[in-house]
Amino acid sequence: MGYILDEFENEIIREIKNTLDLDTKIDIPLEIPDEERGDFALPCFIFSKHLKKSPDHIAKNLVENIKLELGTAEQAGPYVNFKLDNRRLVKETIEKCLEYKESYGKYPNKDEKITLEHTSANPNGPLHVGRARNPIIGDTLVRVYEKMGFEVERQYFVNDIGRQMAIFTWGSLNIDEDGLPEPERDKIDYHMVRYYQKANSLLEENPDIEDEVRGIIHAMEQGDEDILKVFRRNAEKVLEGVTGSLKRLNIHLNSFKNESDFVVDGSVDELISKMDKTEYCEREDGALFFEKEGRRTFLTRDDGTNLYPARDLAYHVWKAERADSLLNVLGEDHKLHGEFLRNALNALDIDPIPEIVFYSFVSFEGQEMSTRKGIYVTLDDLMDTAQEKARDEILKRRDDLSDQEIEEISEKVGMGAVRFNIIKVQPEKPIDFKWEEALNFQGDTGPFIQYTYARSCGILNKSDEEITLEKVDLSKLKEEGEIKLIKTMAKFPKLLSGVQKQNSPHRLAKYGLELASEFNQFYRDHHVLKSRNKKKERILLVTAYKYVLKSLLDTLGIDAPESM
RNA sequence: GGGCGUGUGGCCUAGUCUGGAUAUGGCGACAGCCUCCUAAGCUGUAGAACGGGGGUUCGAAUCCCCCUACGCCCGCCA
Repeated sequence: MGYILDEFENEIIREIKNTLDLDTKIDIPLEIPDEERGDFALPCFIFSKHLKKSPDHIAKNLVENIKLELGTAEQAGPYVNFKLDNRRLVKETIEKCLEYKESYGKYPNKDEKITLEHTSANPNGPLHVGRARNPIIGDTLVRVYEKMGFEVERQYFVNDIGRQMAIFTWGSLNIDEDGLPEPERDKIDYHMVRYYQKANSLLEENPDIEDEVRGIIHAMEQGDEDILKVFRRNAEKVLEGVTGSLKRLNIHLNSFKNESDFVVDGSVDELISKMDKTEYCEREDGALFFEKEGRRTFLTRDDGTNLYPARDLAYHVWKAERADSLLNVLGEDHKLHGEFLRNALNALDIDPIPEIVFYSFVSFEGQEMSTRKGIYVTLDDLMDTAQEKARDEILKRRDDLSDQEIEEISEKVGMGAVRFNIIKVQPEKPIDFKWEEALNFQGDTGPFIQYTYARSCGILNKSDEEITLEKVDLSKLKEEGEIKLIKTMAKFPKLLSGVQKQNSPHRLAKYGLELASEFNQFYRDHHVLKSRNKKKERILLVTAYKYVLKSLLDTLGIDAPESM
């Protein structure tokens, strides 16, 4: 038996088809109406033509004849509203929560492996807030796919070669540390980025360096082991810093693949000759390009050395051999490149082709963030400031906590605020980063949701009764605030499935706010521990709520503080 | 010039894919609520006909066309 709302929806669709005698393949446009009307609704307009009756008539007929076990149908003009039976809702939902605990919402394993590529930022310096959107979206999707039963590989494609990294390498070989400013913090990526930034400014002043940079690019592309070693070592150092920062946000990559591998092992060259044989490739002055719909993408230079599109393509061919499906999280500047990938993989008859989630950039006070130019707010600064703010807020309202407790809670709350603030916006919308918003802990924020978790724990910790399902009568839970809360809890599995199908992680945030808000209203209107006749039932409800919320926060990668 | 995306109350935002019944929530403003499980909470008031214009439809924030503003892209960079 699955989740109750899934079951009810399936029953409705099945019975509508039976009652109206429709083809089983036909799509029934069930929608979710305002909650006062019901849980599902069917507008009957579209059946009008086919059945040659008025929508009202069809609705009436449907309501009179449909047989539902899990709920009821009611006509409202041309609509039929379906309402799940409250007793079923309460019983099934709470039982499921107690059964699944913090993994509530999990669907059975699918035996399907997906490789989800995210972050993949050039490893030349610390992550700034603009880039941080990528791992936060990526990691949230990782968690969603896992809950939906996929096996997920979380992969970082390390662009350890290419022009920017060549400049970085040149800097690390030619610049003496004595001439560099103090790093902004004592962290390896901050030490390293100074070489990159200094190299860029030297390059601007002195164009002769360009030849040396080209020399490095060339040597690397020829597979020069010594140069590659330096490239990789630099990349590794920066990555150590970057993954350290991500860890603080509960983001853990479990797989890294170096771009240079595809050059060294010859797979790029192999791929290029395969591409050359397709009808889409031609040469111009010896340089090979792929052309589709009038757009050219060069795969090699005229001297035969390969270019990024070819290397990324080789990477995707490699990935396709190792997973059932692929998903990439990329900045909007990669849209055209994404088109190319799709077309080229099609031309090679490669499957699977990646789905791509594109996100718009984060600007800061109207400016684009840039590692090269040093215009940015680093993720580390944001995280530190968020934690400090959280600590201040705790000190304002608590005097009963140890230093260590304050430290732990402020970390959870600060990081929750950061992740939530980024994930709550639809990826394709641009974000203009504002400290004031990122550090807001009231209203539509992560801490708002975490707070209700702490509240639910507060109640449960004061109760030492051992309560089990057998000892209670769940049918006592029938007041409006109770039902509304349980109904919102019941929606979580279906929501997860929708988020996965549409790759729309921001909807988890929206749902979390709705869920927490329902709890706050329940909390306001109904006492739990002082309830005369349904204390046990309400304790069980709060326990179930706590599990749902924990599962939701886990999916968002946000820690759940027991107290705050 | 072309392609893609975005434009919803003063500010931020959901809904747009799959058209439907009074457009979601927050911030800010104003007015209230802690002798009662944490007020990072709750309640109420004011505030948007969904960038503009056409069209399709019984019905459009949602679909189509035109225009407009902003972002990204159109490199033998990545």
